[in-house]
Amino acid sequence: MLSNSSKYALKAVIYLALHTDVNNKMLAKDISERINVPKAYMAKLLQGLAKRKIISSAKGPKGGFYSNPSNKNVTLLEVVEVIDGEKKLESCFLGLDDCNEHKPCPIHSLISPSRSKMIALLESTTIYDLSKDLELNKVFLPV
Amino acid sequence: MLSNSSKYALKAVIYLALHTDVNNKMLAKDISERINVPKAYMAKLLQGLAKRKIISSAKGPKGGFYSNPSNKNVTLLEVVEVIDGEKKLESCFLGLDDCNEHKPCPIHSLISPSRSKMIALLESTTIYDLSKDLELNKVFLPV
DNA sequence: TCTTTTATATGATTAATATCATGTTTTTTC
DNA sequence: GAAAAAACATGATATTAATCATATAAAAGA
Repeated sequence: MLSNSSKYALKAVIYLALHTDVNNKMLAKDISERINVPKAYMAKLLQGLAKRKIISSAKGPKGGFYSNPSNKNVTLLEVVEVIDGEKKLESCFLGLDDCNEHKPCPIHSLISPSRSKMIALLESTTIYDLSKDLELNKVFLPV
Repeated sequence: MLSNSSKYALKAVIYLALHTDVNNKMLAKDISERINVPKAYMAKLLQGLAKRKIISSAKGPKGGFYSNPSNKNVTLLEVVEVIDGEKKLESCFLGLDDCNEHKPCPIHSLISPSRSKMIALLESTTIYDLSKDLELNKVFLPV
């Protein structure tokens, strides 16, 4: 449903929210090992996420990647859209450009309600929300 | 959300259900033009769909592709799974192998209900159901 | 200021999708 | 039967996504 890149990005962003802050940064290499993602690819993804302010970074000794309070307010949908683009989840199931609510394709009208619900949840849930669930052991993160 | 191949396949299968039967077959070339899909690629996809009994075909003069009654009972999910594989829509949002209902990742528990609903609809809707909606003008197919 | 450590920028390679092309087989019709 | 019309099978090419590699720039600490 998502690209590998988006999956990796989500894992990394969640991991950083749980385990880092401005005083506890983490190297790309270490992040990649912890969440089981190829090292060089992880580094490239992290750089892109930092450039778009999804996470934070600092160069040099004592540098690394980390999550600050404003990063934690990013929504899950924003992370996916930064990587996979705006329309990855919302585009017409048949790939029709002129399919919409007023002129729906047969599959659109079928699945639109449940898909919209799913996207709305991704849009209304922040990294902070997720990390709180994790801290309360309501869910697991077997990265 | 789906691959191009799956989108093309769905369009073709729906189109055939609406416009063909054993006495009115259609050439790969003509199908590709009607639903706006590259000719050679469409031909290859149609051959794969015919081999897996999603549609029907006949060689030689007066031959072509068509939809018979049993083809119309195929579900939308079956079409997608034949092309994109079983797990395209159902796999964990974070790509975790050991994420499941009992040990859910934080995103799984968030979106699982709405996503399952969507998949259940695709699984319970047949090509025949869709073509009836189209004939009743409940929906459109602006291929 | 120099060295070390880190992210950054950029590009190269590999793998997977998507697309194109063509010879082979089957079936119809004459 | 022979010729033509179609799908079928197979492989080639192109494009995109995933992965790897490395030189550059910035920051810290000695």
